[in-house]
Amino acid sequence: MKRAQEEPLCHHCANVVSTIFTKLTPDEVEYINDRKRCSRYEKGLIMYEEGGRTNGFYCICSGIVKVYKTGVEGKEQIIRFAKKGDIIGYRSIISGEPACTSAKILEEAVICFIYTPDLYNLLKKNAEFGIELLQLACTELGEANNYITDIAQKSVRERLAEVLVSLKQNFGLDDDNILQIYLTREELANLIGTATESVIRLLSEFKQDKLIELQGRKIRIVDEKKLTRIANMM
Amino acid sequence: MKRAQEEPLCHHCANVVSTIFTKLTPDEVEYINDRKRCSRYEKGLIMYEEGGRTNGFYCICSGIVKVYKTGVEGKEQIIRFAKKGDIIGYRSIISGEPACTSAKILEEAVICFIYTPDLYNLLKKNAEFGIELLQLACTELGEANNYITDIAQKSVRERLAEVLVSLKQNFGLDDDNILQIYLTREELANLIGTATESVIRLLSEFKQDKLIELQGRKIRIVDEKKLTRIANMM
DNA sequence: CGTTTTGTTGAAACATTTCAAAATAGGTGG
DNA sequence: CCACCTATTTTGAAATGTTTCAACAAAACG
Repeated sequence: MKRAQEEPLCHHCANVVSTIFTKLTPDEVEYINDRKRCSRYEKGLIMYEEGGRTNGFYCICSGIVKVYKTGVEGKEQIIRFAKKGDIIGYRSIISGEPACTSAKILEEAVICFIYTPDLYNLLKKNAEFGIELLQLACTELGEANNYITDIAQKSVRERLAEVLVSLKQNFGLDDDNILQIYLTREELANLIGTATESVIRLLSEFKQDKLIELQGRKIRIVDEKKLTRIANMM
Repeated sequence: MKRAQEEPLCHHCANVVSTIFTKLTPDEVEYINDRKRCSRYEKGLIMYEEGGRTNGFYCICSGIVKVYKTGVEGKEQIIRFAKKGDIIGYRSIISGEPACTSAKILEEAVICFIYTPDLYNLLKKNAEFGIELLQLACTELGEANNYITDIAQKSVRERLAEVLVSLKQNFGLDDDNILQIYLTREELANLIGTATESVIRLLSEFKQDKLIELQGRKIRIVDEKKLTRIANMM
């Protein structure tokens, strides 16, 4: 069957044992497996846009997705980068509001789509599953509160150092200590809420101070400890 | 009985029909009613502190609570002001993390406390209730994302105008158009993430421009339309 | 190979913060 | 209820971090 190739089985998916889906019964996994749609998304594709409505949410099997808002005068504010195992787009279908963010593929991705009615069926049937999703939302809420405090109180320099450290924690380094996510200077700027030029200047300061090395968009983390200290991370 | 005076009945509580508790059955309302603890809290009292653990969450019957984080060098970042009908402190008991905020009484309050095990019992028994709480968390998450974008992209002037408008929306005006929440200049500053002096200067600019009038901590909203325009609120 | 996007640099402009000093308001104990 | 003490508010001036603008270099792309 063609479908079997396009649609990986949920039973074999690593996400099912490590994410909100852990509390599903085998039957429920089967249910999701039958109803989800899995697709490959090319770099640059926009999955959904702020202000719009979706009729489901996404579970990322591989790749990287940029989740962002468009602020005053069209300036992009990046909320997060989602990767393997992350769930996105659930917020708006739960709260019943239009999407408060847009999502764009940063690295070619394989992503499953689960329809709102199917999600609600599971939520109604399996309270434990609901609690899992609630936990996820609460964790994200805590992260958002931290982020608010950081942006409000820290300098651009501190925030850049912090972002480098937290990107390292989320996306890791390769054998050469190179950050496994490649962002433009502008994206870095839109993540920490500053001007592109400021990011460029501060990155080359960090380079001079031997905290990082730069090769185009590749960033080698040389001295994470000092970066952490600069970031004022507790 | 003394208790009857201290402990208002949940069945008569306006919060039970307007908040996450709407989906509870009469029996479950009874359950909560028997197990909650309701107390009066004096101005200035700290309900819980960032980094600590609580064994339950709070439902506000009256009064105002300041929810805030302590950032670098002890600077307070106000996350929100909670009032009648709001639920606070649920995030950490759900996510299983220590509290990410502190909560302090701003205006004398009557607040009910519900124990974690009782919450979990309801969540497990009544999936609809869980969905309500999930919706609340998702709505707050959307608000947090908006706030991040605002702080990152708007000027202090814009943010101050925005905060005045949104405080009006949340706490209302009296017959004299005076904002029904009284904050120090420092608290306003800690809400929008700026220096106290900046708030003072901008408030008196707004006053000169006939957008507001000031009498100590009382702020009269004179021209909400213009404030909204300055705030770049869409 | 030309065209567009991204990255870099310098200099000037700007918003905001910081520091200091004084005025005012608020609260408490005598 | 006054007097005192503390916290808050206000103002000015200087310092600072960051942005903006402009021009150019380099890389990516079709």
